[in-house]
Amino acid sequence: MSNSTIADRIYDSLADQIIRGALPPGEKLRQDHIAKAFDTSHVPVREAFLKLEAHGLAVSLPRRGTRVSELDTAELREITEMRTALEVLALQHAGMQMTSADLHRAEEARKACDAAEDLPTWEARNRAFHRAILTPCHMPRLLATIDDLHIASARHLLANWKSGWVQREDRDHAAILTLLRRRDVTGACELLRRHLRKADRISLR
Amino acid sequence: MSNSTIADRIYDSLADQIIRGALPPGEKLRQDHIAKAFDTSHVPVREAFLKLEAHGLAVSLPRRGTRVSELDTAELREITEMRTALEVLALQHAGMQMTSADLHRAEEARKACDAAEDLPTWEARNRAFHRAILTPCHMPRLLATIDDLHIASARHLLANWKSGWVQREDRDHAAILTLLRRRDVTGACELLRRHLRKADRISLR
DNA sequence: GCCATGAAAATTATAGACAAAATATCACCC
DNA sequence: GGGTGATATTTTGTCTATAATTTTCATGGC
Repeated sequence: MSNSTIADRIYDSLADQIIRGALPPGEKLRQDHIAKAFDTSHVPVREAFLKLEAHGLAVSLPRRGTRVSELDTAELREITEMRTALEVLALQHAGMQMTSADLHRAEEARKACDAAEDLPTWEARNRAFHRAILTPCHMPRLLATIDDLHIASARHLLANWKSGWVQREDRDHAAILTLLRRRDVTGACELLRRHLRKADRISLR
Repeated sequence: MSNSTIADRIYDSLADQIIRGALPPGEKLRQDHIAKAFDTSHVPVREAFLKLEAHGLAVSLPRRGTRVSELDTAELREITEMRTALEVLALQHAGMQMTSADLHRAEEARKACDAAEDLPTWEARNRAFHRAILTPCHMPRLLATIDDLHIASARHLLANWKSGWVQREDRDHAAILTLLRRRDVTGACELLRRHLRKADRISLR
């Protein structure tokens, strides 16, 4: 049953709530309250907090508690630039090593993303698509860093989206896959770069 | 006195030992033993382990303990590519915003680095120089990620260095500063890129 | 009214005990 | 001698209690 630890389950739950915005930026996280909610002691809660901090979802000061990290536009710009630099790097490597099975999985992820019917679902599947085209780079540290940046992007997107969301086909995703199938890695990287710049602007408005 | 927590002090000490190689890759870290060494209970030790993991200095499996993370050449290549991508990004921003005070601090860091008389000292001051030229970018998340990559690089360097170390002036560092003083940010970035490629090769031999 | 002051309440950090799981030890068998 | 399984030991993860610190809030002086 529990092949993972209580602290991990608490982390998963809190991370999800922070990403969705159920726990808003700046919210104070109190050990005992959360411990009660999960029916545990506060020790695993502390460990979950440390993991939140490690992934950039919370900040803490010694003896003064931890709170959900803030979202400001300066940070979003920073995150987008880091994403661009690192996703392009990952795609340079992934593009060369990609198998047809990898391409097939990416195509499935692309279709699932286009089929999403609301913003939160689209967001998760968009993340999954990006991960699908980058995973074949086989650079675990790079992928882990990109994952954290994706999570941060997701928070900004879900928090700032104002206008209504409409289902639509993402032409960039399709074009990137077409280029990758042709082994035009340079072209795919260039398009990914433009795609991310666009995504940045979208999530600011 | 203690404006930080016991877990932090344990983390600092363990991180230092791992970077220096006193705790070798793969070494098992046992909570109780380390707790006894620091004369505390094992709870803060667990928290220190989580921080080590967050910075890539240790890996852990539930119920099976945590150990010092391994160093392989594939990881070094990955780290160097990430460093290159992110340090160049940071320097693009830092170069434009750099004040004369920033340039002065960087020059001091450069001189201190050149004056180092042994490899560990040089390594720490080299890191300080790189940080000095990048800090003015004012992108905290980017800088934190680069710090972790620097630490990983340092471990590889200190672990793999075979031949004797000789004090010498780093011409790249001086040239980067010259370009920055002239506000030739593009040139400085290009030189930094070559400098990091070089550093990679050095630490592999 | 507003700021300082201090007691009360809440919260964080650590210690020590314990149960559960993993690891090591060792007798036994083939 | 080398594998096997039962038992002992170690180690991890969690809980409860407590000390230390911060926060809250009421009181009194100006």
